[in-house]
Amino acid sequence: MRIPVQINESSAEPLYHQIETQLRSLIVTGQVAEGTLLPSIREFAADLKCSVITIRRVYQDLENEGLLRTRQGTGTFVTRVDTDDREEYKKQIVLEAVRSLLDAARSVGYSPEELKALVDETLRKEERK
Amino acid sequence: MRIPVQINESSAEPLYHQIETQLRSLIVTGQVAEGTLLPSIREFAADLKCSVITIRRVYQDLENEGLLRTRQGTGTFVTRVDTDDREEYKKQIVLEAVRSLLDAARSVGYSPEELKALVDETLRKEERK
Amino acid sequence: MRIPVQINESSAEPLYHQIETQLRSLIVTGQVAEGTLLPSIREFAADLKCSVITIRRVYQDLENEGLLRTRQGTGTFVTRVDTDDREEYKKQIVLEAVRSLLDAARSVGYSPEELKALVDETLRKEERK
Amino acid sequence: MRIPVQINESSAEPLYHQIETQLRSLIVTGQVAEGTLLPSIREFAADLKCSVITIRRVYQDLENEGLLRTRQGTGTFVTRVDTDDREEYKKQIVLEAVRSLLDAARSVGYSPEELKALVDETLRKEERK
DNA sequence: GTGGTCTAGACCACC
DNA sequence: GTGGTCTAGACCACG
Repeated sequence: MRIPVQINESSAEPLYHQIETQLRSLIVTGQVAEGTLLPSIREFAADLKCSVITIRRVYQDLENEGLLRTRQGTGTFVTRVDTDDREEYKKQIVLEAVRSLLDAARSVGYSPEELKALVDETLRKEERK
Repeated sequence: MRIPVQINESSAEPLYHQIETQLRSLIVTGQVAEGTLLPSIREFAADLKCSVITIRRVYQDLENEGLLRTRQGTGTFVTRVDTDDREEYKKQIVLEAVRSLLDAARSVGYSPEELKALVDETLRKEERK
Repeated sequence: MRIPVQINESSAEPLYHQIETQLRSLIVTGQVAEGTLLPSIREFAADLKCSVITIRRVYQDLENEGLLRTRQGTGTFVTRVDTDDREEYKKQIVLEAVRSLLDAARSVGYSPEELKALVDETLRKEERK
Repeated sequence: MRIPVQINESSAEPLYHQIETQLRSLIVTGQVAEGTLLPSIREFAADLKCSVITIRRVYQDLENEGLLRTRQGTGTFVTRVDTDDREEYKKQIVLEAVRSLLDAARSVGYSPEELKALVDETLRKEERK
């Protein structure tokens, strides 16, 4: 199975982190179903033109998070997680970003109203794209 | 003058970045007035118990952004900026956080409605504190 | 004959090792009698839904230990061992676990008394189950 | 500071795991005090004649466990943990070994009495060494 | 075939 | 100086 991950060469974000973020979101949104056998580290590395070590790190980190399960000699699978856990997982990811937004807003003295207006404005602009 | 900057040792955020963010917000919100002579690099470093190299970098970065101005033999001052520029500056800081929030929301498949609900919920929780 | 072996998918322990340990203990406790003809490699593999290579390795390892004996064209049998040898065998298995427990205890600085207390406590908890 | 870690070249146990186990026990027993600045990964690697990557992995794993704290550009420190947490930590390490001992004993049909006798016997032998 | 460990060596970010 | 990321390539263990 081909996993749709895009690498941004020019970004300062570490490779492994870009891949992790995208793979994580593919999993929690169900675009890569539970039980799926992921490509082998060698295959995926060749596909993304990066080192096997980088992919190994991605798989290992996501395994530590409980999203993947690896068995030597067999391969790496997407873990089965119940739906509530998955929703909770998604919420945590967004909540972290919300909190850091509120921090930023507070640091420059934005009121909740100004903040909401700015969020709405940005959302409208995104829609038109 | 004592600059109220708090360092969070246990954060993964680099030291120089923590200090920059806080000093920047003190300046654009006017809590540190334009024209203010900031502490010397050594003094500030001693105050925050960090390396002079770190403070040097902070001053340099903010000077590159146009918020500070260093005069040989005199010290580092807060630049005069007109009010519109300052407002624009504040907006940019928040906008960046908004964008990264939208990225996070998109990556887990949150709709704009779900996202706004989560922001509102978090704002209400913050108010009650 | 059906050999009662349970595979734990979620364990980090290699498949072949899980099977070996269980089969070994079935033999030394006499639950699988001496002289018994074990299932063929293919049959056992199908039964456990694992690879024939894995079962091959299990039979080979236990044959090297002297517990099994393979005859070309006939199959794999449980070897006859005299009672003393069997008792010695069981003791060795437990002794190995005892030693690794003592290693663990020593590594964190547990005294023999603390260790025995912890063993007793765990045994009592097990009994109540 | 010189950290007393012994590597067993001929063991099948992975290098990184040997080092981890020993460093962990040095920390939880207080032989390496909290707050200690550990050797840099390069220094430690040279000392143990292994790759910096191996040491990096050790430090990272123990950081994930919460025993170490790493700051880029500064070094790696032993985290401050309260005494109760540390005792709990030690207990968990030993408990795991106790459980695997009980598993082994049960698998060969040892009674609790036989097991305790064997543990006592082994402890006495160890003492005489 | 798969993943797991380890190497030597490079370049970058941080203090 | 420190740690953080990434590379290419090797060898071993598992299925």
